[in-house]
Amino acid sequence: MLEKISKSYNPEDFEDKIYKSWEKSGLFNPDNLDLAESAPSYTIILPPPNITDKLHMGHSVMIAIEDLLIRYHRQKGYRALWLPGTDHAAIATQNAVEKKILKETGKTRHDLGKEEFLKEVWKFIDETQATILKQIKKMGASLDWSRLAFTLDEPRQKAVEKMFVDMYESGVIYRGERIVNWCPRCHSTLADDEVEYKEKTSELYTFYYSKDLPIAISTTRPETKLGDTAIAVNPKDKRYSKYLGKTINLSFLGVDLSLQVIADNLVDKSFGSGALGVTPAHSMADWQMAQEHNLEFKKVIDEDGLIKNDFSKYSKLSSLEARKKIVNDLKEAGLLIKTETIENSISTCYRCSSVIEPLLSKQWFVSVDKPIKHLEGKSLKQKAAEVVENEEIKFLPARFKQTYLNWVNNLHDWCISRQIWFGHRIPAWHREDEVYVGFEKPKEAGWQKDEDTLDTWFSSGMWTFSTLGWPDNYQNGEKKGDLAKFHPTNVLETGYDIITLWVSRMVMMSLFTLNEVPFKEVYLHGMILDGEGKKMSKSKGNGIDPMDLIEKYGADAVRLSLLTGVTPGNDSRYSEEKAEAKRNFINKFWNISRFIISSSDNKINKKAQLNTLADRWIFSKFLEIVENTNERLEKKDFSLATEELINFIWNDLANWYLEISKIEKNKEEILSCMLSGILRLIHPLAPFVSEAIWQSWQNTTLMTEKYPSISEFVNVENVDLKDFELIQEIIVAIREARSAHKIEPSKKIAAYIVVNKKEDLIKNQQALIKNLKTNIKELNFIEKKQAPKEAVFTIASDIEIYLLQEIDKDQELERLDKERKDLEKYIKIVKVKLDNSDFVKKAPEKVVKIEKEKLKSSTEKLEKIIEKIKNLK
RNA sequence: GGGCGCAUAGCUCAGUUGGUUAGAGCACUUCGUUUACACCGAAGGGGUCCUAGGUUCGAAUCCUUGUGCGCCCACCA
Repeated sequence: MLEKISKSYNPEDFEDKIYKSWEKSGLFNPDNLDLAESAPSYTIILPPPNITDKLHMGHSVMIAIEDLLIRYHRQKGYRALWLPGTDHAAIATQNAVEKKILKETGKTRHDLGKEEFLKEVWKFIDETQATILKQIKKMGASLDWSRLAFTLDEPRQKAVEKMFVDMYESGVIYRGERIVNWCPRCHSTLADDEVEYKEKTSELYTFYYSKDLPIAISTTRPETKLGDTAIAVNPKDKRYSKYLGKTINLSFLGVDLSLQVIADNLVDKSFGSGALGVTPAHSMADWQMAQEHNLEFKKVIDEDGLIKNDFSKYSKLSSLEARKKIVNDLKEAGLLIKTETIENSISTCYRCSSVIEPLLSKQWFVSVDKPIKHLEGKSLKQKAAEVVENEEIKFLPARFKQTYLNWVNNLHDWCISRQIWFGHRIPAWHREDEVYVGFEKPKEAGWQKDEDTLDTWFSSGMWTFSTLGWPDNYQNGEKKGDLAKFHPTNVLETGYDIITLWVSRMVMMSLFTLNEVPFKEVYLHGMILDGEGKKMSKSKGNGIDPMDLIEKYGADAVRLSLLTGVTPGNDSRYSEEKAEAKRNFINKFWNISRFIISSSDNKINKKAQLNTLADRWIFSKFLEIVENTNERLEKKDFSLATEELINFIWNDLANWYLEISKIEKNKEEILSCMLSGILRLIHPLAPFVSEAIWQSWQNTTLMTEKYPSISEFVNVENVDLKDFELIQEIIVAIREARSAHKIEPSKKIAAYIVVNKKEDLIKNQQALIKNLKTNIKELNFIEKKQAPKEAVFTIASDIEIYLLQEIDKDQELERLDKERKDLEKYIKIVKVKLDNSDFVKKAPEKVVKIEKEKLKSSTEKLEKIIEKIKNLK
């Protein structure tokens, strides 16, 4: 039995054991749930953590929320599927392994060679993947492990290839030469949103290309000027209008340049000299300008970050060396006009922080603008915007709808090829200039497989359906198996920082291939910041490790601490005290249960006899909280649902009703009835402790016990949901009692509810005082002399008043005086309100009536208090 | 440059469509208790709801403005 185990709840005694028993039951798998064929599905696909990750607070929030949703719906009788998986995170993983190998052996990946290196990666994955999965389990996540997926396992490879080929065949995927973000260290392209901008100071050089041309230009990157093919000026800039349209041939430090002078609105007259050297091959903006003006491209820097061969003395230099040398040469040639320091932002690689080199390169792209036949001729971009505009996909909080739409509407073609080794291989073959895209290598000789791999988001973009058996489960436009049962999924729950990177990709991929949305709702949680409001990060060392928290306070406490005091989409600061506070609650709850179970048999009572006022009061509160929790959870208002449930358990049930139950006897039925409800109610929020209590009480698993709803308790007698107010009842009862006993309000005595034994009363008076005192202030004082000898008397069949202690006269006067002042102030406010004819005319009748009643009862109260003060004096 | 968010008790934050005298946790003060629980209980102090206007019978809540933080996107030659 529970009470013999421990006076306080030790999570470590239960959590692992319980998790194993859940896994063993097989009930995380919806196929094993005892459900009617028609039971609706409820699906969440776990946003796959990177295999290299350790669990961090962001994951913990995600798991707490998703597990809550899944457990809630499972208990509600849904076919609840929460599908786990991990992400191969191509670049991140490759970098991690490179770092590791370099540290251990001093070798680079090139030393090892591709094959050896990839072996090392897979070895590494075997180790790290186990870690993150184990940690997810520690949180209590009820994920269906039988469906575990990995973005680079065999089924997903098959799916990715199919997707690529389909997209290629419908012309959405194409190969083209475009300017891309190139990371010289990762030796790969990056998507636009994988680039991070960092504020830095740079040298801005202003100089002439040559003495032959009196137009000066400004740049922070003189080395790229070797590849300039134009000079752009603002069309309104009169200084240069005479040059417009001309082509100027000159020698720039010994390198021949042919420069067209063009006009473009993008050029800022006031920046530098007002003229811009256009380098189409090494600048995003210049590339776009070059497209419009049909300019030539001239590559200067190669994939290693070195100056290419055709640039005389600068060839083979790194871009930085070339820059120094050019600046120096400009000085010597007297061409350099000035050097100034400016603040600008440098684009860097989001994975390794190297400076990005924009360069021209042949890559694979997903076109977002190409009309797609099977989507009514709409493009991916249009469709992705459409389904959010018409709310086929809803955002919570709603403001992120706009963020999403802004982003999608400004979307450019998505570069999906990466020049890293680890990742999905592109199903394409090359033979000289020919390209073939397909599953198998063409039979003729000479075809070489494309060396590139795919952007990691390409495979994670397919996550909602690649995990559900696509493409095998999709034939001739018909879904079957898991795909039919569980797609579209219900909710995508993730951080708002990932809307662009991931959410939009999933939407496009799912629309392209299934012509349906991947999820009906996007719930975005906020970021967890440290105590100072800063992002937690490894390098800053300010992170809190959820595993440490779990070890110290238990998984339930950690979960509750992450669910409360937060609102969706808003960041929140986290400090350990939050977990501590919730640990205290969990322990409280443990003891409440222990107390109730110890005094009840193992029966759960569905029907409770409500004998006394206290019974009716607590039960109505209980029903209120049942309804409230259901409502809150439906609205995904997790924070308030949790807080209010905790508040009910701690304040109403434990501090008030349990104290009464020690005096009034025969509460076993109602207590066990409520405990059964509360355990089921709180299980999605705090699964371990609730299951631990349940299993020491009942022989079933709580996980699949029905989630309580009010209708379950309608057969309980004596409960009228509209008649909850304890105060009213007590007041009536006590008024009757007062006249029956002829008790007058008097000087020095406080009176409180108690029942039967005096000893009990003394012990529990404190708890009782709070409630009566706050609720029926006017009845706090009774003439001591008029009380019966035992100092206990009945004022109603189920309430008795007991005279407790003498009150300090001065203190009491002070208190009463304050109360009087408060009341007077309040009455004044209400009077002003009621005197205001506008209020009476315009406010709803109900509100006016309430106000009038308030005024009346307050005035009565005030009179009584004044009388009391008189008597005391 | 464009967009978004936040500002409420000492701290961290709630506060649902405007409607009782604005709440919780932590911290603080005083007191109590040791067979459900000290990871406890009771009582208490603490707030011009950032500023200035407006709408309304009524504003923490809606609108406008200012200030201070924070974030995202674009540009950065």
